[in-house]
Amino acid sequence: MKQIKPRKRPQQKRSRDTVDTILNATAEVLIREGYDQTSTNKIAVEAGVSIGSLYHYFPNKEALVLALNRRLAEQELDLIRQTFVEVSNAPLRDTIRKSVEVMVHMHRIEPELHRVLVEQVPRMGPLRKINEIDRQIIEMIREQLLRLKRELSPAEAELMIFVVFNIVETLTHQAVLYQPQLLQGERLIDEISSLVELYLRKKMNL
Amino acid sequence: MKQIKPRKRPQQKRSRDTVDTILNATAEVLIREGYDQTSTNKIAVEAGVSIGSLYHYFPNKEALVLALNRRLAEQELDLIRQTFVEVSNAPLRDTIRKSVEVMVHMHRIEPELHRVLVEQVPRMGPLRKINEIDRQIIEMIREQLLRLKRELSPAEAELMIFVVFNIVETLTHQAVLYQPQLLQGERLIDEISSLVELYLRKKMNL
DNA sequence: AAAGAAGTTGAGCTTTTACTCACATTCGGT
DNA sequence: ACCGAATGTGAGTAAAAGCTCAACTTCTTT
Repeated sequence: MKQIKPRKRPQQKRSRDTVDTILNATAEVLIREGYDQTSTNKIAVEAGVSIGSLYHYFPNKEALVLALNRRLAEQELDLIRQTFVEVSNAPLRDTIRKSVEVMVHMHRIEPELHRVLVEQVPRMGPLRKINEIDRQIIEMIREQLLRLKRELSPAEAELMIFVVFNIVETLTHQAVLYQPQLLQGERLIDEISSLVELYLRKKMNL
Repeated sequence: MKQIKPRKRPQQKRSRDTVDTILNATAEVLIREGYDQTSTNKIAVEAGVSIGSLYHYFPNKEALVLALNRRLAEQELDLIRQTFVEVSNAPLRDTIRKSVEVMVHMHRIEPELHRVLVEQVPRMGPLRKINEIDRQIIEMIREQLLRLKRELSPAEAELMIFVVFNIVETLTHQAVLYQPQLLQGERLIDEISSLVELYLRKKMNL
């Protein structure tokens, strides 16, 4: 039975720095080498700490990736929660526009790391639940939809959430990483926003 | 410099069978264990051939995955080409509907394998070009768009292709793998089709 | 049926990776 | 200044993975 939690909690500042350094190195190596070429040894070398130190705080590669993901997800979620509060009383058009903008910003925080985490990290075993963040975004979308139309049936809501979430997620993800020129000016943001608006207005007869 | 082409071409039926068995085993192991837990040794055991045989035909893991991808891509492309010929004179609504249907079918050929190949296989080095198939689909979309509106500017066409391709790809992919209940009846196919139609009609004033 | 070509085998070598532990160093409190 | 707790070290062991090659079997051709 593999353990995934840190073995020891860092207590002094010194060790908190070490943990931080190790996580930064994990990100470096992940981006540079890809998930399966990443090893704890490489991470330790990159971090400039001994392999022993690394194993004080992380029992294996999965734990490192999980912790790194958590750290990134927290930054991303802060950004998103903030925006959803801001738009919680805005008209549909503005709500959509701001939400799309924040998704783009989110993907720009650490695009390469984000890419490796969502595209390469195996969604098996303990890493299955790596996308806590997606679940939270989905909840926020659900709230917004119900705010706009109280009498929405659950099944219909699920379908709309599925469509809207995946559209926005994939278009921003793909654009940030592979078609950055589409983000020059605001062309793509305009396009995504108006597409989502078109869809929601039609579905909700607004 | 790593070599990724097969070392020897199989000539007799016997060895073509071996190669086939090896590729089938590669798929099995990939699906069961994930990309980074897959090793040439495990594949050889799964296939019931000696490790030596495997290395006669494939120099390393990447070559195996590349060959497997090619084999799957060919099946998928056949399906898609056929459909695009069928719809090449149909009205917009039918064109879209049939295209969405074929994308769903495509993802259903070997869904688990498809998932591993697109989600986990590192897009680095020789495997960068793994998505030949996407490029071909994109070309077919371009043709269809130009058929519908001759005077489309290249930049505008690029944007629309980007949006349409990614919407359809991600919604079908996610649905087949993670929300199969949405494919009961034709609800999701209807939804995707009407969304794409809505978008294209607006963009092209049709 | 002879013989060379094609195909197969697996023991075993090398390299990489995971992980431990006995020891050394630093820190925080007294 | 001293001590115990926290932290850091890296050589070293074990397991896994990558890969080769010389010997063996089967096929194809004449």
